[in-house]
Amino acid sequence: MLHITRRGDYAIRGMVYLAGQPADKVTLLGDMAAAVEASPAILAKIFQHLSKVGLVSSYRGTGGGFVLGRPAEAITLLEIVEAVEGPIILNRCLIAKGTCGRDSFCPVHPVWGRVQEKMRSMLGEYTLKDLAGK
Amino acid sequence: MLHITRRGDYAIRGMVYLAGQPADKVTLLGDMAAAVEASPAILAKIFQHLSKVGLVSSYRGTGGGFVLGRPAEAITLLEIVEAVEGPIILNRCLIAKGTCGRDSFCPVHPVWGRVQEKMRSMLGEYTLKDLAGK
DNA sequence: CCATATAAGACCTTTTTGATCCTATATTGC
DNA sequence: GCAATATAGGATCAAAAAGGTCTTATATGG
Ligand code: SF4
Ligand code: SF4
Repeated sequence: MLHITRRGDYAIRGMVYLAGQPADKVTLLGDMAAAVEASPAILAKIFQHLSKVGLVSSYRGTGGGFVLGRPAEAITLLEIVEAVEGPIILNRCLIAKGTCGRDSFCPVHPVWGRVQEKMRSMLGEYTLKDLAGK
Repeated sequence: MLHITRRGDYAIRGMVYLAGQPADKVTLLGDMAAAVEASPAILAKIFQHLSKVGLVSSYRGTGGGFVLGRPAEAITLLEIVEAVEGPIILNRCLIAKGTCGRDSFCPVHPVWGRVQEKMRSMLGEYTLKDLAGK
C-alpha cells in the first residue's frame, strides 16, 4: 500500500534520539523506548537488527545499551529505512531484470525505475545530524 | 514494505492497453486479460472499480466491454495508482494532522511530506498517452 | 555469584493482499 | 419474448505481511 512500516518509523525515531544524545553515551533501551513512545520489546527487536548491520553498537550487561555505530553525519535516512524494511523497491520488476518478463517492452517499467531512484536519492540526502539538529 | 501491489500494476497494464486501442473501440475484458497476462477474474474486479471512479466506461451485454473514460492524455499514472490503491501516503503522520501526535516537533515528519509530494508529482507527469506512445 | 541489560528466537493475532466463484443485471440479435 | 453475451457485485478462501508479546540465553560489572 506504499507506505513505510511502524518498524521503520520506530527505527528512525530511536536513531534520531540516539543522535541527540552526547556523542558516546551508552543509552538504555528503556530510556530510548520511553522517549520515542514505542514498546521496549519491539524496539529491542529493531535495534538488535540495526546492531547486526552496524548502524548501532550494543553493549550487554550492567551499564550496557546502544550507541550510534557511526558519526551522525555518516548515517542517512535511507540506510535506516532499508536496514529495517529491506531495499526500497517500488514494483517487482525492479527486484531484478526478468522478474516480470514484460520489462523489456513495458513502457511503465522505466518510470518506476526513475521514481524509485529519485526517492532513494532524496532519502539518502538526510543524515542523522541534519535530523537531530546538532 | 513500500511497493505498489499487483492490483495497481494490473490496473496500469490494462489501462495502457486500452490507451493503445483505437479511440472508441469497446474492448472485451477477456482480450485485455490475455494481452496483459492477468487473470480475467481479478482484472474484472479492478476494472469494475475503475469504472465506478470514472477512469473507464463499461458496457454490458453483447458487444460490451471497456473504454477509457477520458482521453488518454488526460489520465495520469498517479490517478490510476491512487484509484486502485488509495492515496499514496508514505507515513501515517501524513494521513492527517495529529494522526501521529509527534508531528508538531518531529524533524522527520516534513521529510516524508517532501518525498511524498515529489513522488506524487512525478507520477502525475506521466499520462496514458505518453505510455501508450500514440 | 548476582543483578543488569541486550541477543535471539518462538509464538500469536490482526490486517492486507491475491485470487476464485457464484449470482444478478443489462444489452443485443433473432 | 428469449437466448446468448458480458460486466456488476458480493461472498468466500488462502497466503503473506505486519505488529506485537514472551521466554530463554548470554555477556558484563561489581
Ligand atoms: S511496470 Fe511493466 S515491467 Fe514492471 S511489473 Fe508492471 S508490467 Fe512488469
Ligand atoms: S515521522 Fe515523526 S511525525 Fe511522522 S509518524 Fe514518524 S514520528 Fe510521527
